[in-house]
Amino acid sequence: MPHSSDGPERGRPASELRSDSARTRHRLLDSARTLLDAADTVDSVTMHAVARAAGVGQGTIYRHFPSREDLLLAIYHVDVERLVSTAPRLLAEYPPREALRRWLEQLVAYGRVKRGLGQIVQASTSNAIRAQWRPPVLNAVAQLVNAGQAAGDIRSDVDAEDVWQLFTFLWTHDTDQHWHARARRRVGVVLDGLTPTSVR
Amino acid sequence: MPHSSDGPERGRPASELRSDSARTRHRLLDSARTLLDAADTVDSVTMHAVARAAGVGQGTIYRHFPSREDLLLAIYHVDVERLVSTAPRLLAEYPPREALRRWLEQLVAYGRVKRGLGQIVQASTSNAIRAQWRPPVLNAVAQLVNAGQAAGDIRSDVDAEDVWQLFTFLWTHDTDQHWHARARRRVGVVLDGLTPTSVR
DNA sequence: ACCTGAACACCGTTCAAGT
DNA sequence: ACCTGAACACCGTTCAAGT
Repeated sequence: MPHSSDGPERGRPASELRSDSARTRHRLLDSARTLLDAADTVDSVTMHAVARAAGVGQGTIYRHFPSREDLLLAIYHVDVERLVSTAPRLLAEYPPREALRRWLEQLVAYGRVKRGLGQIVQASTSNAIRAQWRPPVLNAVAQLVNAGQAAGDIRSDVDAEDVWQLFTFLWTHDTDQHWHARARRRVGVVLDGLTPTSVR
Repeated sequence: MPHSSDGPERGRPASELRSDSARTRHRLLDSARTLLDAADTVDSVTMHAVARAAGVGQGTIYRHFPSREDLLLAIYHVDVERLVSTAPRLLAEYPPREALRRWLEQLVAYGRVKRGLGQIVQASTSNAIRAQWRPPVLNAVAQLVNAGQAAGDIRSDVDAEDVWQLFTFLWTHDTDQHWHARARRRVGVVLDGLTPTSVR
């Protein structure tokens, strides 16, 4: 039955092969990612479905990921990392305000495409999960905000958490045709609000 | 068992009494409201729990409310109405910008206390449910926005949907101690962003 | 060690049977 | 007509049994 052959065993020394367990883990992540990309709703991708798609038993998933949220975070971990690592790069290339704008532009794209990422960001129930992505992300935001404030580009009475919260709307499901233009405009409005009244 | 007596039958003509069904409906709404006020999470208030608290069978709930979301909306309908009806009143008393600020101040309070309302606003899956609260609410926002734009108080390149979306963050769960001060500050930031650059 | 899959707990919803 | 409560479908998670 659902025990698809994994292809030839390859004629390599055993030492070179990662354990079977690692392969299973990859299979799970791949299957889940594929399902998520195709799914309308994040919720529609069930653990049972992931197990089936990966060709493993239900229990196996939990050997690799303690909970559903852990699986989701594992999938989007790379996206979070990319997002976080972009902040300093942008700051090196652009003035703080423009760096922030470009960083947010990425969020717009991510929020649209990677619906699951939004789900984690918005609704991660477990504190353990929040603790994994929030600090690095808020740290990235803080870098952008601090640089902007040092440059007099961003009002001084807000902090990273304020800024992060203000862009919550980027994670909401938008069925609008012109979502991208609208999102840009909305980002612009909030950015204007973040500008010190002295400037402009 | 759970068949609490409803008190004396009152010596009134039968014509004056609403049908038993109406009483059941009220009991359901009351029980659900009470449970929701006490609950940490909206999800923790299950249909089974509501039925139990109201002293009725599970099926009875669905005779009165076709789905869980319908029940929730029925509960918060009065809040939505109040919110909506406040907009014109505020506009009659205050300049548009101040009216909007005060209207949002109400949202801050509601978003905090009535967690269920936020759940509906943010995550109403069914389009039928969205269709019930969105038009009136967006209409109220439109009144405020239009008045503000007419007065030159609000930038002209945004519409009611933009404004509504920008304040999405008001519905997020905030465990912060100083949430109210923070929410006010954040509202202020967005309001500043909504101000035309010509003014201020 | 790692995996399987039946089973559990739980929740929204339905429906045959009662009054 | 309206209500009851067992039952269904479904999903996250567990665990005894297999290799």
